[in-house]
Amino acid sequence: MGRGGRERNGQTGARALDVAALAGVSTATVSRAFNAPEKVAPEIREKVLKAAAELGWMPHPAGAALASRRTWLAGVLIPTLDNDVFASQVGALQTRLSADGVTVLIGCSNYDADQAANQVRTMLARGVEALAVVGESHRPGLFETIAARGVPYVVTYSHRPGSPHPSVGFDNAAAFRRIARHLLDLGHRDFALIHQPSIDNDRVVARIEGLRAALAEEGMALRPQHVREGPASITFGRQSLRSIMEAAGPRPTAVVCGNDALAIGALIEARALGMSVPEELSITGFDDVAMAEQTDPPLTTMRVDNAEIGRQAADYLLACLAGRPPPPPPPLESRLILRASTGAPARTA
Amino acid sequence: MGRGGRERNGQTGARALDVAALAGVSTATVSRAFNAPEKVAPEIREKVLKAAAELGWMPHPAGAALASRRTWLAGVLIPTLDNDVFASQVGALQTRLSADGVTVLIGCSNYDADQAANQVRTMLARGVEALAVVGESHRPGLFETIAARGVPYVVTYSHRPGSPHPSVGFDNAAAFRRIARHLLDLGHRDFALIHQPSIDNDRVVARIEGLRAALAEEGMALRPQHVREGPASITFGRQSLRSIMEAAGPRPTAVVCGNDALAIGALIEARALGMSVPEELSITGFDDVAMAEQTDPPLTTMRVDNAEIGRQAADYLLACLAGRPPPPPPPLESRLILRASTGAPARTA
DNA sequence: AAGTGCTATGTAAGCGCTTACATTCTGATC
DNA sequence: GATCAGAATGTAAGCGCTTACATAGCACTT
Repeated sequence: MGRGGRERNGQTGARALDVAALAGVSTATVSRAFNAPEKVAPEIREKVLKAAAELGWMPHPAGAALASRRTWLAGVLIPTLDNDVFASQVGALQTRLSADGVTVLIGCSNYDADQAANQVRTMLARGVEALAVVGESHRPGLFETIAARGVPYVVTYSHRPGSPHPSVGFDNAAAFRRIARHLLDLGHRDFALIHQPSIDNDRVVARIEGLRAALAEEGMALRPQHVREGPASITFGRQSLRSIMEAAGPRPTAVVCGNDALAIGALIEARALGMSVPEELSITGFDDVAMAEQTDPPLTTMRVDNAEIGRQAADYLLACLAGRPPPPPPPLESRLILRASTGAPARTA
Repeated sequence: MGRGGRERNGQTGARALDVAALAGVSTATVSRAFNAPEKVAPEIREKVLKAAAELGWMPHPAGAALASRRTWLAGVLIPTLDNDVFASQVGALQTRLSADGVTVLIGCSNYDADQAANQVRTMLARGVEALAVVGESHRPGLFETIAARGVPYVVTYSHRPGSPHPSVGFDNAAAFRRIARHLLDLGHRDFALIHQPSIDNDRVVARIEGLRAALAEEGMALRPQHVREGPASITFGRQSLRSIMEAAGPRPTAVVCGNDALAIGALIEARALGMSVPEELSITGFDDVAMAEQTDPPLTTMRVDNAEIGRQAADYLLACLAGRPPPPPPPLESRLILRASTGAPARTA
């Protein structure tokens, strides 16, 4: 793009010195009137503010940042905004940070590790003072780069026991183990799994492992033809359920889905195939989106408070910025919401 | 929050001068090696890069911004990220701007005009060089403030004929007129409207006006008991449909909804009330979310390419930043997607 | 009347970088 | 061999602000 050089930069041309002159004070007082009003006598403050308004002046960000060594900028790196889950995290994070005067800079990786690294580099080059990053499977050295600049960061969405990073999120493996437990307790012995792409996505990997581990404890395993990986869409959920049901061999009685969109797709397709849920087939989702309680039957799913992740991440970073030693955040609770899409399998009933 | 003062700012402590010394060149060459590599002899560039890597140095954003008068920051103001529509706009905007090295700063107004004004003020104070703002009904002077700083901006989501602002969006009034036309052509004469809060929301106001105007042309009007305003949720859609159907007087045969969530709610409630769609009741949405084609019956709705809004807004701002006189963007097309939730009313059939 | 402790303001030294301009050097041209 | 254009590098002047420190002014004490 045009590297512009010394082009018009937007300031009205007025500087602190001009405001100072107009108000009959020094630049120090002008600065104080804006940044520490309580240190300036009310009437002088008035004069300064009026002068500034008259000239349309506002402290120049770069000058202020250079002199104060504060940018009041924080960054958030997420895979994409096209997913409610991340959008609401960012929304909550932004709201919280903004209350403390910190503005949020956003970077999307599109689930690509190189893009993630680039976005982080760019955000650092823009002067972020803190960073929230989704997941911990990133290019080696990414977190070191961040830390080397003295920028506090927090990992979101995963809370893997033993992770070296401060993280705000829930234990994905445990959450899926919980889902498996629920289905096992109902008597299911044949499972299928429909999940989103797992590459560079530690959350998804952890979920799959949680499920497999729970099954393994019962001496069970997923048949390869009963595992589908693809885009986290309703459409892929439908396709997947169909191909699972058309596969040779015994049919599963329970389909575990990586998120609600996939589960809703599976639900729709089950109906299209004439299968009754949960009598013939149990289906579970993950996230508990608004639609989940409106489906027919309503969807059994795992509720995760994404906004809370954003809020806690913001609080953690804010504490770091304030120089307060922040306590390591505990894992968030995810809660199994039992609705009507799961039940005992017909054969064992 | 802690106003920190001269605290550790994250830089490793190394400055351009240190890198220059280590590489045996001047600071000018260091700067050029990073910002205009083609102007530096390859071997010297190598030396500089190696020295920088060794010291963990990277140009300090504030110093660079101050000297170059470029921040490479752009801002986007939206009501909330909790709405797919805005989230995908921001996503697309970010992707496009990031390709040109511009980082996106985000501000949410939560549909509140004061917060909107504050967020814009803050983003200006952080040095944004361009701004995308949803809608044009804002505190008086907001756009003047932006323009006074010489910051190019663009309004998104509305494309009101006669608006003084450059805008990227579609004509909301025309879009709803189009929906009304469709239903009128099918023979409907009794309409209901379920819509989201209209305060400070010119898009919603325009849509309502478009519908009313289309009806007025046929000498028709909405009965007050057939108009419901509230949160844009499935739940409110359900509640609203029920109260409309329970209201005294003749029932409407067509329910126009402000977005798909409301329409999906209405659809669900219609089914719960035992009404068949579209035989007894036609329902329309707006946005064409993924779920819209999966409902039963699939939803007739208006498709708007929100990502395209983000892309075009980004392109417009980029052109401004490059100093190229940007052409006034034409209105985007919205397209009526005819599905099975609308049909001829029973009475007139 | 001199001393004391505040508070409000001013002075001036940078913050770390970019870039216009000056300088040096190279190789080609006359 | 002198001249010159052009490329690569260096010099140094800011960019606009904040803030440590110095100073002045004031209301009290003693």
